[in-house]
Amino acid sequence: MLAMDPCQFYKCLADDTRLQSMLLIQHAGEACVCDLMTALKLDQPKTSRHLASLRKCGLLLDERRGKWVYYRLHPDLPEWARGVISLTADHNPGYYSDSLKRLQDSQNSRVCC
Amino acid sequence: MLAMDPCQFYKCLADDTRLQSMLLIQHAGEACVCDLMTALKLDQPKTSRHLASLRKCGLLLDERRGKWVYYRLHPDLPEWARGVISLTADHNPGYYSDSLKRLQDSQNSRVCC
DNA sequence: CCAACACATACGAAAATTCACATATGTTTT
DNA sequence: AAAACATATGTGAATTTTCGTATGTGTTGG
Repeated sequence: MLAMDPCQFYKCLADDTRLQSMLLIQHAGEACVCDLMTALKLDQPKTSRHLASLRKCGLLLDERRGKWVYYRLHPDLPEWARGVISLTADHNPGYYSDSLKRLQDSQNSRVCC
Repeated sequence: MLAMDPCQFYKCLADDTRLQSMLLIQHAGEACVCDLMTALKLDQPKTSRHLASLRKCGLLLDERRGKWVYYRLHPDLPEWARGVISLTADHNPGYYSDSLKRLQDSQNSRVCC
């Protein structure tokens, strides 16, 4: 992504589901929809829809592996945008610590993937 | 501001008027409503309302000096939030360069203040 | 091929945000 | 005190975003 409109970028982060998804994925490296669903305690369509909107804006990249779809930060995400996400994560641990714990539990308890 | 909810913070930035206002004020140190109006080419109520919402969320502080009201970054704005604003400004000069030029013209041509 | 699973999307309703316009408040000047 | 100026806010309409529900698509295992 060579260009990332700042306002568009912040619209993406201006929602709890999307912001937490970004922070979780940034921390974990990658995550599949079902793990995020569990971590965020949301239903499947809602989780998927928000991830799709992050993908369409260029913040996330998806990759299908078998039945699962994994999301990670888009490799072409500008450095400043990555910096914003890191700053947010580093200075607001409490904002996503609970969901991070559930994400890790979910990822560890999985046999497959 | 001891606490600043990250999602709330990004909602504040998720609008062109508010985001540009924040970047202009960060760059200029402070600005009055009429200069921002000119810089952003917006009408008075719209400018004022967005500034008010930034003030109510704790991003800006207002100070009346005579007829004018000056806005600046809230001194208690958390460091990480300041960092986010700086990152955005530094890496997206084109996003607000035009309005910055108009702001500076407006501030310079003013006799008073 | 069929059933089960993981994920995506279409669609209309509901909720939240933004806007334009009118008007109110506070300050200075005369 | 009245007029002029700068800013704020009330109000309802318009726009955008979000949501719940149902259904569609792609993959795996039997």
